[in-house]
Amino acid sequence: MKKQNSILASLPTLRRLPKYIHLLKKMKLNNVEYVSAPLIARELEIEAIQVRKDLSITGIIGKPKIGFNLNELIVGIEKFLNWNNKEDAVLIGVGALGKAIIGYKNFKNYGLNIIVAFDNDEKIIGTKVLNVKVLAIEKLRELVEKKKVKIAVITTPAFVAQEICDILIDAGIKAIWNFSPVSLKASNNVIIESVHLSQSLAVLTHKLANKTE
Amino acid sequence: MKKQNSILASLPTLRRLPKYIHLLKKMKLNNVEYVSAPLIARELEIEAIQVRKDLSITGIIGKPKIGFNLNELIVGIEKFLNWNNKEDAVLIGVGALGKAIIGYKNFKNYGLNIIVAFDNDEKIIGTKVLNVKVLAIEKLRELVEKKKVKIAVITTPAFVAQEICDILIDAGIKAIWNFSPVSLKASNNVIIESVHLSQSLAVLTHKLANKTE
DNA sequence: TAGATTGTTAATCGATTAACAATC
DNA sequence: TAGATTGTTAATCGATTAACAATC
Repeated sequence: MKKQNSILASLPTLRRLPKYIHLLKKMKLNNVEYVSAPLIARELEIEAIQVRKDLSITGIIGKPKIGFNLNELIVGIEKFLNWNNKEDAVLIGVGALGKAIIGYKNFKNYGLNIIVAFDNDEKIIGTKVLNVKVLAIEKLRELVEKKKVKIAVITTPAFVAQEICDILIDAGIKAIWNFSPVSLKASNNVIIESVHLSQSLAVLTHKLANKTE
Repeated sequence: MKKQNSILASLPTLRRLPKYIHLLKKMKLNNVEYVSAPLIARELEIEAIQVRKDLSITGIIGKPKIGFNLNELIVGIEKFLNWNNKEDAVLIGVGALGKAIIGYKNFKNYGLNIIVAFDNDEKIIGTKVLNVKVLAIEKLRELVEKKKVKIAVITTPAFVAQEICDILIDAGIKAIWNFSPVSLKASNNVIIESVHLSQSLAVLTHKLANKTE
């Protein structure tokens, strides 16, 4: 039996949608009311047809000749990404990267609300990073279960990431945003979205080395 | 006239190569000597044929029935990504994220060597983050020109990112690793590789919202 | 030798791009 | 109305996957 997914967008499309939101919000500051696909395309240096295709999946309808209502478009994309619902999340590993992510207040606009952080370093347990409390890692499981948290952010060192992942899943976590340089193993009803900086760096260094002027 | 690129790998392939390196280095600790494509495939949960295709582009030759020599493979991939040459780089914006990136000592193994950082905050100018000195932003252009630095890492707030980008390119920077949530505009002989966390988060939140159990 | 794995050519699949009628 | 833009169907392009002879 085929896996019956609801209207899941393709990964390239999903990754472009936030770009549209960024641009649209910038335009909103200038009181723009309507925006056309060709205009968005020019700004982002992509093809207009791709913009139309991407937007069509969100279900938003434009007006021929005029374009899309700016506010409708922003709200529509945000709904499609579920960014209108701010999901509670926990963060594990309050090192430099963990602090940086807690500090990105923008993530609240991206559907992510970090309510509490965890670490095993006695020196920071009990402190706060901005408004986020740091608890001992031993309390992780209980809190996730009690508050029914669905999203976890892993910013631990590599060698503990899989162990944390196992605890999280056992406690009922549904999606993990993983920043540790590890391929986390998990049953495939858990969503694992990893940010591997080495991947991005590989693209850069390879291109630079093969640049022909 | 078509742009005559040397053997540039596709982006998906480039992004998988670091995964192979991670796995291979882990195996090296166990004194494994040869590794086959099917084995790598099983570990990383991808197809064996894809592993063979990816590895073939690096020019490394395997032995039928036996597989690839582990060391040859690691070195071969690293050479392909130019990770054997550690390129000097500057980092601009010593906030939480900047500090986190300076702190990733691993990047030295990924071909990136951050030699100095820049910020405009009087309180941190003159200090050091690990072994990396923080200089005033005014000294950026001169240093890049003098040391002929090719790579820059931008970890500034969004609103100054484009301005910094312009200075860098004017000073001769060839590649920018951009962490600010901005689509940097640059002439297209400059390589811009951006890490937009919102893109990754969009994938996660959309999948989570449309998960059917 | 027998059998697993490689390297390469061909087939498939999915994303991007083109074409074009509908429409404000 | 005329012309730009939308939404949708078809064509193209590129990446993934399959097939299979070569080989250790």
